[in-house]
Amino acid sequence: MIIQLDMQSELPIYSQLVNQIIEGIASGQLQLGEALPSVRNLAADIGVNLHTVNKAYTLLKQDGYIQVHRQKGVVVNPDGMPELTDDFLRKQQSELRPIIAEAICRSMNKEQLLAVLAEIYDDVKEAHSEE
Amino acid sequence: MIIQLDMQSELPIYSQLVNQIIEGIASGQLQLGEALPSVRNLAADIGVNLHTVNKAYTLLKQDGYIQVHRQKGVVVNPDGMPELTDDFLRKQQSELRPIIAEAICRSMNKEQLLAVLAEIYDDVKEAHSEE
Amino acid sequence: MIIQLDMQSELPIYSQLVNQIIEGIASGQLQLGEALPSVRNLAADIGVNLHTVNKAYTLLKQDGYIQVHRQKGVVVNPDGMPELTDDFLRKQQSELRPIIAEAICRSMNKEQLLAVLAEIYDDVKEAHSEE
Amino acid sequence: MIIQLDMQSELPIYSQLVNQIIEGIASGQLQLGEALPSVRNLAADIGVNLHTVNKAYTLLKQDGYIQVHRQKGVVVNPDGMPELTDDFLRKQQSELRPIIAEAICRSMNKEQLLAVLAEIYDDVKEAHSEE
DNA sequence: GTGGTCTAGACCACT
DNA sequence: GTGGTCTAGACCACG
Repeated sequence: MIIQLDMQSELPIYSQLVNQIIEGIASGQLQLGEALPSVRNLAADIGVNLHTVNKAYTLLKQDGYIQVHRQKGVVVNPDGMPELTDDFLRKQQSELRPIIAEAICRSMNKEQLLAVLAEIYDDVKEAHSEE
Repeated sequence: MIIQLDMQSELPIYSQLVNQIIEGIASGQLQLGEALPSVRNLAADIGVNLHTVNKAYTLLKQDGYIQVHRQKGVVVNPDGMPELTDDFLRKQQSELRPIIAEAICRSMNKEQLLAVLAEIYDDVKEAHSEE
Repeated sequence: MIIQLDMQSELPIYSQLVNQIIEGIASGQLQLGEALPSVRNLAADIGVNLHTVNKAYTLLKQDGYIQVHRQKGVVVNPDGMPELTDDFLRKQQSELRPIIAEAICRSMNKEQLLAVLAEIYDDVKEAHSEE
Repeated sequence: MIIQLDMQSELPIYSQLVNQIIEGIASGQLQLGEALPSVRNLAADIGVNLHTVNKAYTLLKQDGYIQVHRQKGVVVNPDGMPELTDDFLRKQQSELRPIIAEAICRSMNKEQLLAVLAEIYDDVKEAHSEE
């Protein structure tokens, strides 16, 4: 999987990493149980600090997206993805709300907004067929 | 308009302020041309430093949401809201993409996601009738 | 002469007033010795504070552009305009320098820049024929 | 590069800083991609508060003159300078217009004015050969 | 060590 | 009384 980082982004690199790996799983490019590069290798590949990759993996592990075994390495959680908890839905809403408010101010109607979301949804889901 | 801040949030206070004011405009609680509290008044009201409020106002001004009249105060831009630019749509997509990927991982299908978005959209838009 | 003020501009209103009156003189719309509105009248006409007009007139008087007589009112200096002093040239250069540096960064060559300046020069000078 | 500040100037310190850095780029003293001093170092060097330097850097970043790499520091934008947009030209004209009108009042003719501008242009451009 | 954020308190220009 | 600017000093996230 190709990792694309924007060093100028306001988003921390470790967050970008987390997002890209989650998107990789969502798209099917990364299968359940599939091995991820070691902290050391990934850091070398994308040219960032060890700590940065480590932080990304730690966060992904905390949320249940991946498992980190001592010597065996890092794998996408073979037992499946984290649940659709209330906590997650609350966090999702608090993230979506400002985006939607901004869109309303700029005169997007509900249909336009739903269309944008549907398009991204399909784009993320269908990415694995391009790989 | 009531401003709710979460001092524990990872989101900077000035960002929370920006979001709340944009939501206030989106909901109709703040009308075009309506005066906003002065930097010092708002800072005192919500218990933060005036520079923090100032930064929020500056960002809102840059994006065209508000106008800062010299020595008279701050008003919601009476000439209307900023345009639906390509830049904005790009930013919007880059913000939505990780949220959607995460939702896919947690087994939300497209319909559920669209429903969540539609609900928030209505909630934001109808807030003014509660005021 | 029509005064155009931009209440959202970063430039203070009194500065805008000064600029507009100087441009009026430069264009010939205001002749040497010609009467200007009283502080009170001008303030009422353009809807600004008395102090603001007063400050503009005071600055123009200090630089020798206008004369203010106690009861007779304000006139464009009938004895001619202020001299082309070294002080003025120094000030002019310090104002032009950052504008030119910015233009160079954005790849304007000398000819383009001279053309822009010549065009504005003609525009200011010929404004009186349209009036 | 040597930064010269006039603490008595009406121009804010952060604006002077912005101007000097832009002139440094225009003159070639600062190359594309070249590192600028850290906020704290520059602040200490020129004896101002770090927030003042920060504001200058933020403005330069917004206009695309520099890039701020997360936790690595500040560099002159290696991807080139901002475009020659219509907005920029409009701003440029509104800045030049009062300067030109004042010059006309003081009896500068077009040739004199063009000569002054040409001289400053060359002066800015050739500064790098003195360095 | 870097920039980002926040606080506290001051002075000034403008209206 | 308003926003704009500046200082001084602090803590944090990031890498």
